[in-house]
Amino acid sequence: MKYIEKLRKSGLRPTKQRLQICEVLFDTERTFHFTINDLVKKINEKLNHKISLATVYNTVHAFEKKGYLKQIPINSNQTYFDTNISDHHHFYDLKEEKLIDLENSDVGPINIFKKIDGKKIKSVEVLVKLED
Amino acid sequence: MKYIEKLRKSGLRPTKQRLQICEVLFDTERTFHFTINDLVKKINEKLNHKISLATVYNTVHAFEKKGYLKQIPINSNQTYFDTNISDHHHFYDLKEEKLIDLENSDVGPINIFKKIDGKKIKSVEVLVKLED
DNA sequence: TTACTACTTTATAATGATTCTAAAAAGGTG
DNA sequence: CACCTTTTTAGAATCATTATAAAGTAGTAA
Repeated sequence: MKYIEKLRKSGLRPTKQRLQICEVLFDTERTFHFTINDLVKKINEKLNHKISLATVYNTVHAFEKKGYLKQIPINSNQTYFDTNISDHHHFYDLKEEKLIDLENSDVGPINIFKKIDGKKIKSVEVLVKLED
Repeated sequence: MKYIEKLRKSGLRPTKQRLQICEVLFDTERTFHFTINDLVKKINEKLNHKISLATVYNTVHAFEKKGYLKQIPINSNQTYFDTNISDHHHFYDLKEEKLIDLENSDVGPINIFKKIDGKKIKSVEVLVKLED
């Protein structure tokens, strides 16, 4: 399994559940956005048994902390995650309530002129809301 | 009262509760960020009686819909609102869990090159995460 | 003023995502 | 295998937010 090493390197034990979740998240052509609820559905479709909801939460948070997933800052009752961890931004279609990737080349360079003493910029995220 | 007209113009009846919430939100030198919980505390400090939690939620949502408040897109268990409705962005200090305004002049122009058929850009919001 | 209607407030219950708990299971190492 | 630590798990708990439905209030027109 290609994910065993990846997990070990991060200090995460490659358990059955984590490996299966890796397959659902990362064995795809395209990256995608998901909520925990979406992910549980995907897992149930792919596997013939369930992974405990608590484990899904634990795993997603562990993966996020290790940088394998990104949270998307958006106001919603559910938290959205992204398997695309490259530096990029999002459209949010307000009507369809759907996120669309904005590749880095779709957005001009962003310059932040203000500085806060003792703080470093960790990330810059742009959310472009769309209406009809 | 200066808010009576404002509310009437928006099609919102100027009720006692709405006017009092207006005073807490808009009778200030500076704009500020808040959660519903923060707002309830401010109301309780300023007034000697309480406004029902449901009313605070209703009012904040009504004001947001009318454009007197903006939601700040950020991942948090609580929803953050901003009394600064001008076009501007935010720093988010991850350690302190605090939002800091980025005035428009603090951020260079943002160019979005991608277009989605039939959709218009409603807003462009930048969240700059800070770490130590 | 009064009567009427629509809108608003309110306490409380319901919802639903997320987190917590603590016991059972599994991974890693000697 | 034996041991210890990490992980999984079901279920309970938490907590922000929304829904409900009854009582109150604003606006209006006679």
